[in-house]
Amino acid sequence: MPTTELTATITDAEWRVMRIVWTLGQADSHTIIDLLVRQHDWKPATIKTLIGRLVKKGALGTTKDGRQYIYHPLVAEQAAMDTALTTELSQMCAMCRGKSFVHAIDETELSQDDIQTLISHLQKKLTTAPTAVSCDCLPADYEGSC
Amino acid sequence: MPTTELTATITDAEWRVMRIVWTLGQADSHTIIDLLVRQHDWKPATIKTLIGRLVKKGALGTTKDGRQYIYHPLVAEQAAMDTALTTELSQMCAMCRGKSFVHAIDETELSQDDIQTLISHLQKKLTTAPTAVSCDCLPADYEGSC
DNA sequence: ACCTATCGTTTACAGTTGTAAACTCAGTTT
DNA sequence: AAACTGAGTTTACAACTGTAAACGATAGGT
Repeated sequence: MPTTELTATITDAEWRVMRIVWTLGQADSHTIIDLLVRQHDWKPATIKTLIGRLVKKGALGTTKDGRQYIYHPLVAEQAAMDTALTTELSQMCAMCRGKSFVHAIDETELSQDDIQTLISHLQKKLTTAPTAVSCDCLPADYEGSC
Repeated sequence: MPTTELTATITDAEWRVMRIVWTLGQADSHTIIDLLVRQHDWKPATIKTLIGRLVKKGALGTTKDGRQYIYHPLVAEQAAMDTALTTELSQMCAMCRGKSFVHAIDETELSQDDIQTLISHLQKKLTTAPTAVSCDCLPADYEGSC
């Protein structure tokens, strides 16, 4: 059960590797390489490098299995996704985040259950929501701060 | 009115510069540097570099004003945010995106208006939503594909 | 007309990322 | 036992990023 808190970030290319291992639960390098060679134009050597980096940064753990390793995630997928998304959002203007959510939700396929969960969370949130969220792009004390 | 479609991406550090210019509408380098030196521990030279890179990659435009330049955005803030967010999402497992939205929305301060817009978009979306969204982390033809 | 304060440009440099070949070592095959 | 094969490790290398100093030109003051 992966729950480690990661210091280093998982890069875009590494993310592809993690998705394989997350989905399979665990996998040997042959499996990972085989699947990724089919999805991308990557050479096996490239994937080996990515696996190595993920092990080094603590995102993947290993178990010896005879001559080779079985890799398994040391971070939970949902947690990694949540962190990535909120990190991305945190660097954007607070005032504009709502509109970006609208755009993202319009563009994303969501299940009925997810939509219902979102609606109920939003309805609850509405009861304590501010009338407006102000822009936080300038220092608080700036004269014309939005 | 900025509407250019950007090929290059805006990096994290550059994003800070853009937010200043987006918010002010336009600004000379003195203003940008002044504000960012206060927000971060950056040296003026660092900010000059970032401005230069943003101009080169077409995110900022310039107008000569005597000896100096006035910088203005060539890309719209909301569009840049929307792109950044959907790009981030597109690299994550389709099945898990809904849960990440829930988490992100829980963590983000939203205005009443934004929440209401989100709810109404979601309600509309619900009418055509699938029962479930399946994992897209493995090649479609993979034996145990989720 | 000369000096100086700027503003923008050039150069710098280490760390990260994408991409991949080369190498090493331990089992497996003949 | 010698050769081979495949897994993991090392090395490579260019582009991109974060961070910043140095430099060159030019508008303004004296």
